[in-house]
Amino acid sequence: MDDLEKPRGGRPRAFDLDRALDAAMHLFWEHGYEATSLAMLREAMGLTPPQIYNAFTDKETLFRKALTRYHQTEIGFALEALSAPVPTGEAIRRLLLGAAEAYSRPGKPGGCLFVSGALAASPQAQAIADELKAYRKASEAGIAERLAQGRAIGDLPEGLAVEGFAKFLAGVMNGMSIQARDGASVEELRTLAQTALAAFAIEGQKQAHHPRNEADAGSLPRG
Amino acid sequence: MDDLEKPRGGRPRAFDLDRALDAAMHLFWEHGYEATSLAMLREAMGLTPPQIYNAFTDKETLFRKALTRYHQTEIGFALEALSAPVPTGEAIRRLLLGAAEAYSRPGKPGGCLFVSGALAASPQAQAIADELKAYRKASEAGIAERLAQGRAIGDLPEGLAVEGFAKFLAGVMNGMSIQARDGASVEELRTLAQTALAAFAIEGQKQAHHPRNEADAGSLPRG
DNA sequence: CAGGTTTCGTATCGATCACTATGGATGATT
DNA sequence: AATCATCCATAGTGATCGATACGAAACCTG
Repeated sequence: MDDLEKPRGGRPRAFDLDRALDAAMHLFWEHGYEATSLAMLREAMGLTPPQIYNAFTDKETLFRKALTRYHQTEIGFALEALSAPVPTGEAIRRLLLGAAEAYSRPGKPGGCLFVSGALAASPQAQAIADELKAYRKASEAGIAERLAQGRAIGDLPEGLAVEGFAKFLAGVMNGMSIQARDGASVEELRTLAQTALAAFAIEGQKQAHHPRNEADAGSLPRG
Repeated sequence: MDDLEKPRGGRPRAFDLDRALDAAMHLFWEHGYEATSLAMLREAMGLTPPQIYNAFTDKETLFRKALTRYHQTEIGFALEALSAPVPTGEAIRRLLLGAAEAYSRPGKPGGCLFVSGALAASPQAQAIADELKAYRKASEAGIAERLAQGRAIGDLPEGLAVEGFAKFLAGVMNGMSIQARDGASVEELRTLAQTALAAFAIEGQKQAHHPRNEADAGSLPRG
């Protein structure tokens, strides 16, 4: 995973690290950090407590490694969308529609681990809640950075308040995460995303970037 | 509060029920249902365990009563906005701007208890998570109902998909709740709300209802 | 004042929490 | 084969969880 330790001898590990970490990640994703007990982890990972602690130090470290793995395996769409060589409007569109898909994958917990993991926490788990908040802030900062780039090359209106619009987009994604947890389908999330994308169309995307999406991205949802 | 029990004798209660319930509500609001321990409640409410259990049955009942009290004392803005005799656009505007204020009140936990209370939960607390989900669904249904009324009187475009737009608005409010928990100020939340309100302006609120707000409600945020 | 009823304070219940001590098993190294 | 390092399984650690047993105290009714 992360620490490429060289086992210069000793009994080999009898289970797959990443597979165990995946099981833990899904459990944290579904129930959150504190509500996921070691007994649940033990059963889902198919391991004994000493196996878990020997491999992942403690519950908090296990959770942090699960966060890293989630970031690597589940939400690559975000970085891809924001770094793709496409107009800003298209990048944002990919971001929101990618979230619609990622937050409602069949067989996976609904929503985003960074939101569900510890929105509220006990005082003992405040550090975990802060870390998740940092992930959310980083997402928002990534959006803001992309918007600033777009504005710099004339892709967006000069008067656009980058920070405020980034906060709106991050907020919409957070809202989609909760709607997904409440059972929203990928179609419903896509509709929500496209309604939000309509805010892009107001000030006029004078240069039409992707004609095939204009009709969708620029209108209210219709029955 | 709710059960108007007649104490036909017996030692009188030595504390104020609503004051104790308020303390519990704020604690649940801040830390969520499961992460709030009896020890924390005991200290915040200034009571002993038997006092709490005698007055509120158990932790789950206490939480449900806190939900009712929260609904009554903290988010009256929502019902007021949706039932006010004003155009639909103005009602939605009051709803979102009211949320911006309610989710960032000084001295209160950020965001909405219905979101923070138990977004993720252990299997034992699934009933609580479901109840909070029902509150969120009811909010969305209330918005949809108001939109349907508006469309029926020609206040909204006939082609508008009420359910989809209600889901967008509910999602934005949920997103605002998370942004508030992450420390967003009331101004930032207002900007977020007004950006979302811009989606209303696209299809054209042909009948200008409140001229003094049009400039704000219909534009992207500006620096 | 006596009987009934409810709440009070004190002390604590069993269950579950995250976590670990201990010693045998299994591999690489020499 | 001898040594060493690591992981395995069994069993159990103290702490905290939500919730109570108990008897004294405080009120109303008769």
